[in-house]
Amino acid sequence: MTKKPEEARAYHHGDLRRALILAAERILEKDGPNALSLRAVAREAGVSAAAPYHHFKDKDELLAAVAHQGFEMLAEAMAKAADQVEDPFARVNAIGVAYVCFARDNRALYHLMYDSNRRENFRAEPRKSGEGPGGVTVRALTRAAGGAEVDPLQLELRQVAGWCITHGLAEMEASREFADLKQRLGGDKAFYSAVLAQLAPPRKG
Amino acid sequence: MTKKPEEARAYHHGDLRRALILAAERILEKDGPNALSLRAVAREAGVSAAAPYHHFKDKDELLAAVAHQGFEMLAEAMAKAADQVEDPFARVNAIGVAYVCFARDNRALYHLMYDSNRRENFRAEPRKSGEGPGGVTVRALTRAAGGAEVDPLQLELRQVAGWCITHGLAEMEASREFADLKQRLGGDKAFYSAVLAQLAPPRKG
DNA sequence: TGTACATCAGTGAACGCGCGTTCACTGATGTAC
DNA sequence: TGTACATCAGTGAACGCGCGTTCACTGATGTAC
Repeated sequence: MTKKPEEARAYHHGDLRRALILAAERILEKDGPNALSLRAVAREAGVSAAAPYHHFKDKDELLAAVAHQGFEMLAEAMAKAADQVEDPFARVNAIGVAYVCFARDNRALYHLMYDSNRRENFRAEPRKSGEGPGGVTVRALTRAAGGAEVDPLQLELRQVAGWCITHGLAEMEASREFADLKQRLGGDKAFYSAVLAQLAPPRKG
Repeated sequence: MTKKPEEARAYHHGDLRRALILAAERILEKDGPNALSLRAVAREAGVSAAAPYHHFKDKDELLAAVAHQGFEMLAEAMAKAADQVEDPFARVNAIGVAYVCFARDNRALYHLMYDSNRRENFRAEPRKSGEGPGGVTVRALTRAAGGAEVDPLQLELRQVAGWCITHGLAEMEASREFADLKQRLGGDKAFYSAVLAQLAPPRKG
């Protein structure tokens, strides 16, 4: 009698944990981070407000799981972009573009991921290096710098600057101020690529 | 009889509007953005929950005022930093360092400012160019590029990249990954300066 | 193959909370005469 | 200088709301015999 009319739902859901994470992502993109309450997630998944507690200790644990899933998606997108380019320098650039595209296409999720990494209690990004977005980037950067005689300090600064410019672009890419420039360059990706290319390559020591 | 024991408060406050903005900033820095409710601000200012409505239409309007005040502080800090440096290139760098320092010292306020600029309903940053942080930067960049023969498109991209790397660094400066590098470079400011210096100067067309 | 039962993953009602906002009010202030 | 009064900037009680979380419960599932 409590059965939803439109679909015959099983009493046991099957994989509610996953369904809740997906529901959370849907809410994030549809209504933004302020709308992301535990109750809303349960509602979106078509389940009672108490059901999530069988899969997550509390709201924070659910959010951490959502963020973690986001990092997996991001790492995958970056790895895929990297695989499509041979030249080491172009590859680093392509990875950055993929990163910014992910942020553009998953704005609210991206912010949740970023926030969750800043909380002391949990860090959603995969810890082992090589697993997450960091691993993909560091590998590509190392390869790009492989031949040159570069001051290691400069190389490290270059890496940090790379993170900064990419993250900054990801945050600001929707600014109206950039619309004109995007158009002149012939699209979002060309714009991202050109901005990221402004970073100087590592200099000789 | 309703008088607070520790201080004789006048029934009329004097400048409650300003007091509320300052109270909001105190809450932001003390307890973070989640604690920033209208009621909390009123409480912090030592006033009833309804009092703010005599000065702000609603909560959003108060937040916008707080953000606006933040932009004034930021512009002031950047202008001050600019005035202390003669060389045009070093000046651009110094402005960036001041920007990042502001974000470091006013973390939650900085985020509120940034958020409020992304909402469609209001934009807290001063509108007239030259008034806000944007004006300070553009003036310095123009002056730095004054002599060179530069492709205007490259110059524009260089400006965008400058915003991105500065904003990105402002967001990530607290990362634990950077602690070691900061120490080796001899302090926060030296670190910021070195990262920002990774941006290539405008190239000839 | 059929039955008894432990386990699991749901339900739905209820809790206390802090929130934004409204309302009728009241005490202080400034001004006109 | 003194008084009447309009205006202003507060109060405090109340509203309805959605939230996170807890609780006793119940129906479905899988397993042992």
